[in-house]
Amino acid sequence: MTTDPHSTAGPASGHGHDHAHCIADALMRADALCAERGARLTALRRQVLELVWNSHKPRGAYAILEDLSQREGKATAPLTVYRALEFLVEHGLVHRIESLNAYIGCAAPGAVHSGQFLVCETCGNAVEIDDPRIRAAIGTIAAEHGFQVSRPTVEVRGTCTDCQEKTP
Amino acid sequence: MTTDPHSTAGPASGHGHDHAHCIADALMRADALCAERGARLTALRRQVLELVWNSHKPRGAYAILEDLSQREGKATAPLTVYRALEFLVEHGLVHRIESLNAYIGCAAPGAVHSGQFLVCETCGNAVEIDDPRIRAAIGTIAAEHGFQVSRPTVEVRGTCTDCQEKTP
DNA sequence: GGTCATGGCGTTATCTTATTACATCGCCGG
DNA sequence: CCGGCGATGTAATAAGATAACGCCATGACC
Repeated sequence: MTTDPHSTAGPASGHGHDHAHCIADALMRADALCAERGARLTALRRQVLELVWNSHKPRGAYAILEDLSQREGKATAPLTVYRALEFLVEHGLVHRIESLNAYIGCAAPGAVHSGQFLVCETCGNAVEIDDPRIRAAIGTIAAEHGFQVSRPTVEVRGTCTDCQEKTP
Repeated sequence: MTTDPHSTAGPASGHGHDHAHCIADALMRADALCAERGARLTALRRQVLELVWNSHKPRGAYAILEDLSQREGKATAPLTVYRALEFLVEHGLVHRIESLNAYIGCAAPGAVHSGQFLVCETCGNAVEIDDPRIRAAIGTIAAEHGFQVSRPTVEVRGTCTDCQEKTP
């Protein structure tokens, strides 16, 4: 439902999919999830979520800040963005890519979050995956070490299919 | 060979092991590895490596910088440390923990590096693991996505055995 | 021995990312 | 109405990282 090869094209992504749909979808799910939890998805937070979703590339907090300032027509403080991001991350609507100091919209908010990503070093896109084998392997080895897992982070750097084709 | 319950105790680690031995060992291996490769492990780089090894906790570049400045008796520039760290990371003597913006000595330099860590959120210690199952699982799923892996990063946050025992 | 190229290091400035401290606003329950 | 709490605004600053430039030691080569 989120991939649509023929479309009017989204504003930022290079993929041939209806990115506007991605955004709308993400916002809808966020609304639903927050309503369900009694969390307050304020205008500001919603705005930041939308900006995070502007592409499928992880975006730095200050990039988002710039966009936000532009939209609002006035300078916004970093803290404003960081606070919104903190909220969004806490509620699993956004993930932080540690190896990039950047943020990306969650593909499946509400579901189990083990936070696994394939990050393309060429185009910058990041695809969220949630492979049970990886999760299981981590769980197993952690148990073997008597280590109690709270937050597993898997970020695989490399080259995505598209970029491989472009540079054979 | 690296764990020795009865000892004169290392300078920083809380574990009951001879940490001085860890350090000496790490330096020796680094010397050997660099000699083998024709890489120049200069006095400065060796010093930084030693400081990284001062504990089994990941250390920030600026923490190392402070130590270095103190040892040298004069202020050192950040770049100095970053350059040394870059060299050490390139040669697999040190790993960068992305989720902490910090650096830690490699437990098995020269061997395969997939960079997997169990990071305790309580005591700050990080244990390097290299589980073939995790590596395999990442390889498999990457292949399924047509994704070419260059650098997998696995950083598992949680609580280590010792800290679990202390807070039951 | 001279000289030249290279790589390591020093100096300074600057950039990006993130947080601390404190004030204000607005909504909701009592 | 008012107290309290969560959200936002403002200002300053910490922490992490890099850019631009140049000097100096080392070692190869003549």
